[in-house]
Amino acid sequence: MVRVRFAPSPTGMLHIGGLRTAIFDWLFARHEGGSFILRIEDTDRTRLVPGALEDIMAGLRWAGLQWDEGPEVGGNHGPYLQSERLEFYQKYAQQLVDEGKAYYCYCTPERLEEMRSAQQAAGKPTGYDRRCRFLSAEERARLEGEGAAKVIRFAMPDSGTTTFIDAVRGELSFENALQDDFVILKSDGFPTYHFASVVDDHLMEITHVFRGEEWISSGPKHVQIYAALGWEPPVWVHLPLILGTDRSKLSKRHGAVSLRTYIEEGYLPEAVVNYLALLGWSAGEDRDIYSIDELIEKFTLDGVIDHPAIYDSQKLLWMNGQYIRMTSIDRLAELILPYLQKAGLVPETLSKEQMDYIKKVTTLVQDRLKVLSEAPEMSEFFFVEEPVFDPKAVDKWLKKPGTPELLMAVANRVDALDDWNMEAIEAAVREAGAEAGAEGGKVIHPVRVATTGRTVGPGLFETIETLGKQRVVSRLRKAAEMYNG
RNA sequence: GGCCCCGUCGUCUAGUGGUCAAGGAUGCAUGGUUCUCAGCCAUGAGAUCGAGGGUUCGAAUCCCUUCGGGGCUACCA
Repeated sequence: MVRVRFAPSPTGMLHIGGLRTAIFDWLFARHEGGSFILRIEDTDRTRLVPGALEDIMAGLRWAGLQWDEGPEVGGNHGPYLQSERLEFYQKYAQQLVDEGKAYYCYCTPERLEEMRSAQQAAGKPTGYDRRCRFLSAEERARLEGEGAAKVIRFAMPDSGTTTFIDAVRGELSFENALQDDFVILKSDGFPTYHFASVVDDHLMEITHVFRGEEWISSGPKHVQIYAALGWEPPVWVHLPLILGTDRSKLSKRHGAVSLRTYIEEGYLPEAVVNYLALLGWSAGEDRDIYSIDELIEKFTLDGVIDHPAIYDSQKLLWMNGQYIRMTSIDRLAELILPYLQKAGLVPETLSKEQMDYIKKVTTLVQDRLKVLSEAPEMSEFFFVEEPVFDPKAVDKWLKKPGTPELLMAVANRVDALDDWNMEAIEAAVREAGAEAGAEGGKVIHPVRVATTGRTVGPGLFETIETLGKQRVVSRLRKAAEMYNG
């Protein structure tokens, strides 16, 4: 039974990199018919960010990555917040101390800092000098008597090599002599990441650990903890890093990396999941668009890429446009609605007629949208009493001699229409134009500016049809009067 | 500095000794459709497969060296 976990630290909002890891976790679990577990690694009390946990859970749910075990849903391997699991870490840390595989360290932060500076100054590798590993019983008793703050350090073997298998890169091996006696339990009684994640992955029966490539170098630490505790290690799957355009690890300074931003801008969850699934994984095919079900079906470990990928928001934008075009009008209208409401273009509560109108507008903007948040700007003239005129459009198309007469002619022709449909409207506009000596674009462009205030937008005749006779005729006449002389 | 990972079009990638004078996508350019924009369609530019040596009849694919990029090097994850 495959069991995977996504183990974010609530030290910030859910970001692109974290989501990508969660997607791989989830896809693999679903592909294998296993379980997807959410575990919160809140062991650094100093870096906790209020609201981060909620943001992470909301983001995962938005993306459709529902967890089978974890906060708010429970499970048989809880608790799922590490801050509520201290007894486990303390118990196993104590066991290691008792067995001589770990030891108390009383070194002060100041001493550690001095030691590091000296090592750096001497051009030597930095690392703990293991002073407390060989403390005499008397020294230890003295320090205890003084009530000195202490941590527990893991006693790494000082010779030999530690080897483990990474599912993506194969066998990786490291010299033990170069490893540090790292801290497993901090002086505040909380575990460090290295210890907590190993203990929990074991206790939660995790079979595959997906994590960023930045963890490869701490692999030996984890392997040695498993060995010291006599536990079977999981399969490690180190995911290639996601890089910014400067080729360094993607982070806040690269701009928009929090999922929140993308949700607010109006990206669709399936587009984000699809794009991120392809950042570091490939099905080996000549295609880019995959439904969630297809991703689940095709997701296997051998498709995981072993080199970093630069995050390309332009391709995500393209993909989002693709998904917007694939979305049904009903759903797209629902998705756009909040944006229109926020812009004050439509009321909070809507009649059936108003909703139908929004759907008609939706059909006209669907091909033009790349993100949902563009909808208000793009469709504003459909919802306001008077369009906002673009001065350049006015200068170009309305301030010409004869234009007022042309617009009046079109208004009259359209006003006289009995059947309100695109074909009839097109015929009316073109005929009115032809009679005034304005063929094709010569009539279409001024009419578009008069009715929408701008030069670009959906097809004129469908726009007029959607706008409705009354509004169109009124706008045409007003424009004609405004620029008459 | 030390240790480790990685290196195919700007970007994401396909490619596992011959069908690769390297395919797809994105982005870019041009053309077509059309009332504009977008979309859609077509075409094009764009990678001597980081470089140099080998092995082989034959290498992007195997070996060596080298250069480059990145990660880690905390009582952070």
